[in-house]
Amino acid sequence: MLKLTKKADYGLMALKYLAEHPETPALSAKDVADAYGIPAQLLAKILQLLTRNGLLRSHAGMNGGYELARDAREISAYEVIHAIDGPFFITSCTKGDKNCDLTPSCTIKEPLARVNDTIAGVLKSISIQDLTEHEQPAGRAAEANRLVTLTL
Amino acid sequence: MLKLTKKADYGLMALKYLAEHPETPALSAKDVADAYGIPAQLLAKILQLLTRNGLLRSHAGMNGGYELARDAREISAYEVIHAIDGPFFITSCTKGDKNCDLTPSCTIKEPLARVNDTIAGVLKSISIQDLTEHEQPAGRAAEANRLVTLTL
DNA sequence: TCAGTATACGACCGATTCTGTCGGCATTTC
DNA sequence: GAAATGCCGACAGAATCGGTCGTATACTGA
Ligand code: FES
Ligand code: FES
Repeated sequence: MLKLTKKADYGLMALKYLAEHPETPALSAKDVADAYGIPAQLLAKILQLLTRNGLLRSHAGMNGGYELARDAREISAYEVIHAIDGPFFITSCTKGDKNCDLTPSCTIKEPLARVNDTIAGVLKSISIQDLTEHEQPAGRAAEANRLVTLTL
Repeated sequence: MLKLTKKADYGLMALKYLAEHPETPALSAKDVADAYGIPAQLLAKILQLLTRNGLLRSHAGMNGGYELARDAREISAYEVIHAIDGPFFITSCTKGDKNCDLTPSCTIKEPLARVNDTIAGVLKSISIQDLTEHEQPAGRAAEANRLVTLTL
């Protein structure tokens, strides 16, 4: 139900962790997994996915591991989710095409597609960098407000 | 993966259908199910859920059925989803409390909560009425643009 | 060259969630 | 009282997700 998978969650955590350790040449999957108590092998597969999709650079061998392929500012949450979980659709008929058996009768597909785009836009506007700036001791005022246009 | 369940989908379709037939006193679950080719019993349960949550009024007996409890303008997509699928959380740790075993280590929960609120806001700003106004023959200009604030 | 560390990738299975069905009961109309 | 309808819980089949394993491959450094 409109929920991130744990894999995507893990992926975001890992990217954030990498973004917070820019000095280190590379961090292994195990390093990150241990830092958060995530199953190491599972995280490894996730990082591999992110590598395949160009979000990370990998390096095998001793002292190998992963590093961000781009600046943390240039990687959006949307890309991460997309790389891990595949195409982003909130409607249950996942394909933009017409694989849904009730495509002819379903009348909410089109309006919901707009909502889909809006949410995707929100996720696209969030970078890994943004995730690292979540500190907010008390009533701080320096927040970044953005406006997202919802077109119906 | 950030996807509506079919139940929520069906629910939205049904509400839209009801909104489009305001003159009829009440439509039975079967009527709506037949109109869209949805399993009738499943839709019945969904409509019961919506009734329980005050979005619909039901009426048993012959010529009974369901009708909107409020104006279509006053029912948001958020309410529908919430009534059918329960609390809305995009993070995999569903509870706002601390039922997630890795709550102490997870560092993205808080920033993602903001994203969650933003998306909820988008859904709250969409009414059933909006779903019925999806016609847009070509390059029409009379669109409703709304601004949603995303606070990070 | 060889051992050790690390990524890459596919197969697989248990757990969870979702979808849909069934059966029985209550309420209203005719 | 019969028919139509809503109400509700239980359940089974299906799909998805989470996590593990085994093995192959690549790189490093001694
Ligand atoms: S659910 Fe598939 S087209 Fe609407
Ligand atoms: S996944 Fe549960 S706290 Fe982040």
